[in-house]
Amino acid sequence: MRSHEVTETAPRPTLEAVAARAGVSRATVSRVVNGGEGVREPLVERVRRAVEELGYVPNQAARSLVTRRHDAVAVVIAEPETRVFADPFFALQLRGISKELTAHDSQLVLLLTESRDDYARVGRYLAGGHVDGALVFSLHLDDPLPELIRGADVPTVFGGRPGWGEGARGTAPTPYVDSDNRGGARDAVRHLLGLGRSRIAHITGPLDQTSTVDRLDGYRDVMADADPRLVVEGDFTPAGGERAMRELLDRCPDLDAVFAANDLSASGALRALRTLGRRVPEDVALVGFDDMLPVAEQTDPPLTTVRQNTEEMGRLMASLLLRGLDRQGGGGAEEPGAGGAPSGVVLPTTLVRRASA
Amino acid sequence: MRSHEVTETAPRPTLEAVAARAGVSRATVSRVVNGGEGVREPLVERVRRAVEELGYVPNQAARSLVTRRHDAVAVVIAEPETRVFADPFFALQLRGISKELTAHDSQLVLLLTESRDDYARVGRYLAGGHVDGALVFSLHLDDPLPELIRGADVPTVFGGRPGWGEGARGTAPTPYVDSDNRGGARDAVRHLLGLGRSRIAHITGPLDQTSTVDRLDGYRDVMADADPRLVVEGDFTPAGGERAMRELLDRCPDLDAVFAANDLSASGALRALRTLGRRVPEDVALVGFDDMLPVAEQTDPPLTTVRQNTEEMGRLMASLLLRGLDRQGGGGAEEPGAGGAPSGVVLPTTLVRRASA
DNA sequence: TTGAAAGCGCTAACAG
DNA sequence: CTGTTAGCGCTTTCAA
Repeated sequence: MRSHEVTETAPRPTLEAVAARAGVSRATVSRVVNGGEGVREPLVERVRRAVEELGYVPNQAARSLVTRRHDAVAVVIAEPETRVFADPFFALQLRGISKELTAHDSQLVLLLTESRDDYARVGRYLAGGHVDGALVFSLHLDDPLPELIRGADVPTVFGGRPGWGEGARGTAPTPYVDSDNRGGARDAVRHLLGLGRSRIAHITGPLDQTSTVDRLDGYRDVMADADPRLVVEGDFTPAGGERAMRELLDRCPDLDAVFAANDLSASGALRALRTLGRRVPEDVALVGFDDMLPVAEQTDPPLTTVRQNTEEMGRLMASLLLRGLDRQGGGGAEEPGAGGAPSGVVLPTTLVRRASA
Repeated sequence: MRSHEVTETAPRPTLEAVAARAGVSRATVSRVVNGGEGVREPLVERVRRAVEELGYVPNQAARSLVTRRHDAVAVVIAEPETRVFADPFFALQLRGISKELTAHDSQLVLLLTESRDDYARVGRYLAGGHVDGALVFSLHLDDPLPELIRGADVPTVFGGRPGWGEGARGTAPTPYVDSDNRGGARDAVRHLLGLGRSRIAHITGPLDQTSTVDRLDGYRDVMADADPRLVVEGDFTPAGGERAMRELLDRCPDLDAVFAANDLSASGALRALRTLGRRVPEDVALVGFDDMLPVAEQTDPPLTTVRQNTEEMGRLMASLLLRGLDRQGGGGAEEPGAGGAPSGVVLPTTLVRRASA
């Protein structure tokens, strides 16, 4: 049906066309399209019909050029590791972000980085003013990305507590959304304690991430005087959890419980325990973190774990950013929650009991 | 440090500013910024310096307005199911897409749909001409999305073989990228045959997806005269795999091998087998599909499976789309691989042997 | 309440 | 090779 000329450019109708059709001026059409404030009803109606008939869709480029809004938000995921693929964590946050952005007619521009070589590109993009704001996931304590973004001077909300000192002099507070990692960890360990366990070990995540640090702190809050050999570093993967568990068992054969920093390492730990002949939960009780259903419900036994509302975190990040944008009309600070509002929003966690503890 | 006036808009330098600084015209600056063809070296140098000093970044909106290019591609993931989160499949494809787009200075706009209610929004967006093209994942046979996108008249490449009739009259061929699902399935089943197994069962994915159909066809290619009770529908999840495995064992207690349509269902099947006292691979040999490392390598025993190069699929999709865009200057057809080129690119799979078969 | 007119920042003919 | 000149499609004063 379609012709095959190279120049076959479907000529999208412009405001002009709609105006002509409706017999009004461009300005009037523009008003109607943008909410119809201050236009008399019959005209509104006529314009609406013309828009409908012509299948008019505003040209976002032209609009941005004058409004300096883009109705787009960048989501930066700076995770060189394979973690992004090993668990559905980011996917769920993305889902939440997407929902919120969609509800506000904003677009999601995804920026994935392979390595730090990509950071310059991301910085340039953000500084280029192509988006109204940024949602940034950068989990590592020494990551230069946050600083770079600060320089780009674009409103930003971080996913997870950023690693640098909160109160650096002269700098604006950095808004972020996080789970109550510390509190959740405390709940987990207390639960184990309540089960009558006393030799409670902890498999951490990578120690250069704030979530790991916070969960470890929670563990220590409750187990202040625990044997330091009961803490082993993992890496949030099943393989790491398995390795850590073996080391733990090696060091402290008498341990009777384990709190793993996430479900994936818990699943690895579970495997090590089974291989080495320990029954769960009879011999060793096990608690995870995340409540990633495909993992936590599928292990044998299913995992008792600390649930964080991952999707809600994403939604909240977007919501905070958008709110800030509305407030200051897209102006240039990474400070959506301005005006002395708390800079970090911490979502509660809940302990989900299954069979492993 | 920063003042707090609402109007604090960092005034980005314009072409004009750079031109003034370099003592040339806007046109010259534009030329340099876009590659510097046909500008004498000393001028190029001066302009470059001015750009550098001012920290000039082109205003994409202004550029798009005239070029009608956006240097952005939409990625549409239409998966209402939770599958997106249950396995890293999309994440890996996204990674591949992102790499390729990045290499071509193109942006990735992510469009996630919750339900079919969102389709209209996606259609509007695509039809709105906000992006140069679209990469679409729509796995279900009866999905109205492809038709909708066809209507939007934007260059598109599909991920996975689309479900509708390839040769519908008068319609352009639909470019897509897929794995050789059928061939991979054949390899899997032949491998099982080679192991001396004869009662080989198949756990399918959801039957409304082309990948499921193709893998089933591959199974049947080799097992033409197999007992029909040896085929049970699964849903690509561990739970589904477990359920299917139980049913299979119930129907055909004498089966000695299983080909599961993906690793996740294989892991579920594995669990059922263990629970019911069958040894893998001694009693029942098991082969999966995907080679999702976090799954295939972590099961006990690790899975023999059919590897598909997921990331490469993503990269190829983007590459195809971009190539098509270059060719026809962004014109309006879903036909990047135009000119009689094959409309579907099918990537080979490879059997990866581990312990389960 | 509506319309006319002036750009937003950039590219692309067209001259010189 | 470089500069001048028109717009791209839209929003937004400013007048009417």
